[in-house]
Amino acid sequence: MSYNLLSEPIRKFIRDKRWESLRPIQAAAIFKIISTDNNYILASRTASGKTEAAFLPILSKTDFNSIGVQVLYISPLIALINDQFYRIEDLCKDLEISVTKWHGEAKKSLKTNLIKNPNGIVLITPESLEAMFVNAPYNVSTLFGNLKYIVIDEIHSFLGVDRGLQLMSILSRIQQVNKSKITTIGLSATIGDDNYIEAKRLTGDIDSTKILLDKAQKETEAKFKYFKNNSTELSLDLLKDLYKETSSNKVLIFPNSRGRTEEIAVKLRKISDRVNGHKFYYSHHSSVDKEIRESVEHFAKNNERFNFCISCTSTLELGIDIGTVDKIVQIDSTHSVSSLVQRIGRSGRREGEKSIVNLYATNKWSLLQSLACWNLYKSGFLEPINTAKKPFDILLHQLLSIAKQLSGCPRSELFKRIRLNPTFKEITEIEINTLIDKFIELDYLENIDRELILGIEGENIVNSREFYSVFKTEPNFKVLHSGKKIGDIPFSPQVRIDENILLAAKIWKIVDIDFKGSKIIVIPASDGKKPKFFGGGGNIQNRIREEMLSILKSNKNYSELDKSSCEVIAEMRHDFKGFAVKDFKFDCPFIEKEGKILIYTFTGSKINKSLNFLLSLTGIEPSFDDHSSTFELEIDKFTFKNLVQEINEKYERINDYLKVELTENESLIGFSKWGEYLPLDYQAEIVKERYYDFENAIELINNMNLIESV
DNA sequence: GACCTGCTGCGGGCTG
Repeated sequence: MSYNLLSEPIRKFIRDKRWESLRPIQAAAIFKIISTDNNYILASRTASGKTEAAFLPILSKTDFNSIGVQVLYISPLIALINDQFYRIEDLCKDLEISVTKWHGEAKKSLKTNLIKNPNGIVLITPESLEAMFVNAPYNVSTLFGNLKYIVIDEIHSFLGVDRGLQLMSILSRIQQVNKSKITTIGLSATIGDDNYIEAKRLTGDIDSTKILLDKAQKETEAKFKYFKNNSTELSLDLLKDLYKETSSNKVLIFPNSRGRTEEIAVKLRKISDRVNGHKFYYSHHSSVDKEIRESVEHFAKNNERFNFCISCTSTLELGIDIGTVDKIVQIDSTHSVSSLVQRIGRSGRREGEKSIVNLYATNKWSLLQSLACWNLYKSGFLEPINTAKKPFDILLHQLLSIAKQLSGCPRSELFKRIRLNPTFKEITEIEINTLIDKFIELDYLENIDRELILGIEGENIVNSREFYSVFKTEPNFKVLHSGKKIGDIPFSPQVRIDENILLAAKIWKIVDIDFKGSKIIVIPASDGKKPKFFGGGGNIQNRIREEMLSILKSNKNYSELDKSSCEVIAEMRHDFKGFAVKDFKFDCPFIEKEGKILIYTFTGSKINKSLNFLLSLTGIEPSFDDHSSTFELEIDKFTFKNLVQEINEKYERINDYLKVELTENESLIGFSKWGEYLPLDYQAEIVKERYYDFENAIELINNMNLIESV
């Protein structure tokens, strides 16, 4: 039925491709998109034909003879735009619809041609759209003033993050230059039943956005292995076992950090050389040069014959298609269930194939967390997504962007545009006006002839290459070998002449450092240390920690565990046997000895951080470890119980305490690129909303049952 | 005990 709704040229395209039938998500999307004007979120697993599900009906329904770009496709990655360009161009080739790539690495001449003759489909990134609004606002209306559809790929990657708020604001600004309503189609992997509301929110119109969902999942086979680590490097036993498990397959290994990624690639390659195994060992992460990464992706995608092993970070978690993978290896627990879902989804992509995953652990808490994630994965749980309600930092960024776009406008006009933008719906009119006043005071904006323009400070911020994105990046040194770029690494004490480093799955000796030009010259070497990178800890969601405690208090046997992991879980169960825990949310195992108490909170990282902050306000110095979710306090149980009242009282003035903390510790606002430009009160608000979780911390402290061992 | 993402406009020199 859906097929018959399509225009004849599109039906011919399907006949020529000899598709036997439409995929479920395609049939549903074609019917809905053609017969209604609603926005849709198409959610189904990777490689299920979502791109065609959106574009077949859009191409059928849209008149591409009208002036202006008709369809805008937005992607979080340049690599994905380049991939999708071929797919979309293939759909359009007999329809005389032009397709244009528009991103930082796209040809300028193609952009110029499009401006002369705006038409067809444009593939773009959010940052390129931001840049267009700032530098050539007239192009926005010329190109996108008659837009019919916006397609957002990998929409889940925008949810709950600053980049998503920026995109949401840009979508609203594009709608503001259009007379008629633009229809939005979001493409997504499954994001959990409770999270679809967040995807709807991004389109700016929750009520007329509907979800089309294909929940079909692959069967997954998991195997847990335990090899205790006693040093900072991986044990030889683990590496030997890992080699045995991976040498005769096409494998992706996810070791959670760039340093360890290199360690594994280099060490497995060494073992393989020794036993005459294959030579296709690679590392793939953000510090490896882009061209080298692309050649690795190309090899994985186009080679049928040889086995390979790519040790990688989340660079290979989403987006780009790297073809068939037999097996996934996870070294120590993922930080979230959704990350585990994405990684497992990378194997067994062919019809009827199972996904296979090996989960290694190098310490007991990581094993327990990994098992908890696996249980939650099987139950269909995915972490809840929270969109910031009052993103003052993004408001500042967008206010400056709009001021530049309009190059002078009455204050009422600027105010109106912010009010019309659903991204800032929860921010009050008083707050907007107070902030505009503050920004005038700080010279971000300036009042001239009853119009607001960018002030001197505002110009400095906007006229920088850094302005277009809302995420931070670290400064790097280029690593070069005989003129060829190997990658980029941050400066660390390790960057010294004669030091050996691992990069791009090879070992290098540093022979020269050019501090002025930020360059490091290297030559091949035969032995070296893994590179050091900086980074904060990850945030673990409270549901994972509750599941960890629940595993400790159950007797369930897991056939997925090998002998040593079974023993480790048994030992941990023995350690926690005496604690009569019933409620996994509020019951906390508790030990008191020698004037100290130890509390196992088994709760999320943000809640732990908030507890730590609240406890330190009472004057005691908690010693807190998020890895095991424990607090050690040099007080007795009685004193601890008396603190609860004091903590509740302090919480009533939490913003004042946060302001003091922000003055003393500037890095606290570091998670927000534009937050540091805000007045202190507003910094405190976004820290409270996004960095901490005081509401749940207070709920826990007020309901906490300390369970002693019997 | 972390990972990832993107990027204008202009002038000057060089190549075909």
